[in-house]
Amino acid sequence: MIRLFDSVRGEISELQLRDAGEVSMYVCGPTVYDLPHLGHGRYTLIWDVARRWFTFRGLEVRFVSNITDIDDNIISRALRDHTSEPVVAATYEQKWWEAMDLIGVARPSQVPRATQYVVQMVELISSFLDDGVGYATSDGIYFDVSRVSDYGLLAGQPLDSLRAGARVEANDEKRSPLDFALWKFAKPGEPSWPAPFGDGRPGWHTECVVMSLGLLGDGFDLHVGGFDLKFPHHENERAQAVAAGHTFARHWSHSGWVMVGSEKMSKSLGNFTSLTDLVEKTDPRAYRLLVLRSHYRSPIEVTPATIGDAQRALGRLDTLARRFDLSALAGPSLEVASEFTWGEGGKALFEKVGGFLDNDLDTPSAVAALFEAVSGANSAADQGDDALAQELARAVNALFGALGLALLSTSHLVDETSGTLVAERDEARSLKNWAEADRLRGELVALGWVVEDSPSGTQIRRP
RNA sequence: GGCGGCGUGGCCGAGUGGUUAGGCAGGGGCCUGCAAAGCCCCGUACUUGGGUUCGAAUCCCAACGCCGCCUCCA
Repeated sequence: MIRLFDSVRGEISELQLRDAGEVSMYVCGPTVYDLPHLGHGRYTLIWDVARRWFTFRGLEVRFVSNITDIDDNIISRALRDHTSEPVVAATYEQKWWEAMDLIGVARPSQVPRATQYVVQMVELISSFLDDGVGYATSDGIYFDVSRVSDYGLLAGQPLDSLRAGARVEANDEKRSPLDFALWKFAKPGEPSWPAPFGDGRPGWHTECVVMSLGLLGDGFDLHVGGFDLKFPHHENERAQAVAAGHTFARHWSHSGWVMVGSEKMSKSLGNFTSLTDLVEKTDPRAYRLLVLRSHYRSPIEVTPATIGDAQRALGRLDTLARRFDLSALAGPSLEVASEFTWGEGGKALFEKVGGFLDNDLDTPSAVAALFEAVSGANSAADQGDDALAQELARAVNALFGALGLALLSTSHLVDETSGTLVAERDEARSLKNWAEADRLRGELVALGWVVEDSPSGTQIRRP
C-alpha cells in the first residue's frame, strides 16, 4: 500500500489506483524557452524517484510528461533571438533532455507536445463555447470559472474568497479576474492554428488537460507538479475537465521549491542557477542525494555548502562500492525489487526502507536507514563477517539504485607512470623503506591521486 | 486581506508524547610504519511565553521572525 500526501484532502492518504497494479501519472513538464534551472531539477528528480520506487515495488507505471512547445514565453524568446518559435522550442527541448540525462532522470513513458494536440484543444474549446462555459473577448476565448461549482478545490478556498484577493488584471473584458484564457487570438506575425472561433494558439491550462486526459484517460491516478502549479494551473486544468464532464486526477501531489537565500528560486525573480551549470561543477549524483535527504514537500537550499556536504556523503557511498566491488545500478532503465536476491539482512533493510518510502515518499528516513546499513556493512566486514557485510552492501546498492542513485566503484584508468610508482611503493613498503614509500606516495598525490593502503597493496583513485 | 507552510545541536536535515534519526564538519580512541579508508565514543539541540500531561521538539493558546500561493512560474 502506497500512501502519499494529497493536496486536495490536505492529508496523507492511500493511493487508490484506478487499475490494480498500474499507476498512471502525469507530471507537468517544462515550457521550453530557456535552460532548465535547479527548480526544474528538483521536481523532475522527486517524481523520477517516485516513479522508480513504484516500479521497484512491482507496479506498472505509465509516466506522462509533456513539453509545452508553444506559449508567450517562446514567442518572445524567438523575437529576442531573431529566430522562429519551432527553433526555440527544439533548441531548449534538446537542452532539457541533456540536463535530464545528466541528472539521471529516466525518460517518461510518453512525451506529448502541445502543438501536436491543437486539434483536440480546439474541439474542447468549441464545446465550451457551445455550453456557454467559454466566451470570447477581443483577444481570445476565456473560461468562466463561476460555471464550475467547486472551483477553488486545489486552492483550498472558495471562489469568492479568491476573488477578494485577486489583483486587478489589465483585461476588463473578462467576466471575472479569475477567468483564464483557453485560446489567444494570433497577433500579426505570431504562430497560429486554425479554429472556427478565430485563429490563434491554445492557453497553457488547456494544453495540459487535453494531453493528460487524452493519454491517461478519465480518472487517472496521480497528477503532480511543483507547489506553484497548484493554483491556478492545476485548478484550471481540473475546472476544464469537470466542465467537459470528465473525471480528472484521483490524487494530487505537489513538491516543494528550491530556495535561494530566503527566496524561492524562479524565472521571474531571475535568481536561478541553471542545472547545466551545477552539474558541470559537481557530480550530478550529489544533487540527487541532496534532494533525497530532504522531504519532497519541504523547501531546500542549494548552496556550495549543502551541495558540498552531499558530495562528501556520496563519497562515503562510493567508498562502500569500492570496498565491496559493487557494480553500479540505476540508469535509464528502472529496477524491480523481485529481480534481486536479498538475503536475510538485505531483506530486512528492504522492508525498513520500503516502509519509509511507501509512507509519503519519506526519502530522508530511507536515506538515514541506508547510511546506517553502510556502517553495518563496514562494521561486519571489519569484524570478519563477510557474508553479512556483502549482503548489506548489495542491498544498499540495490536500494540506492531503486532511487536512481548509482554507487560507483570505478577504478580509474591507471597510466603507466602511475602504475610504476604504485609498484615501486609496494616494493619499498615490503622492504620497510618508509621514507621511500612516503616519497612515492607524495609523487602519486602530486599526480592527483588519492592513495590508500589495503591488504592487497597500494590503491589509487581519483578524488 | 484570504489560504497554506516553516522556525531543531557548528552546518544541512528527519522527527508519529516517554527509549540514539542520519549526513557533513569538529574532538577523543582503535586500526595503520605514518597516513587514508573503516570502526567505536563524544557535544547533549529543539524561536519565545503560557497551558494540557506523570512526562512535549512532538498537543493547545499567544507572541515574534521567516516563506509560499492568491499574477507568468517547477
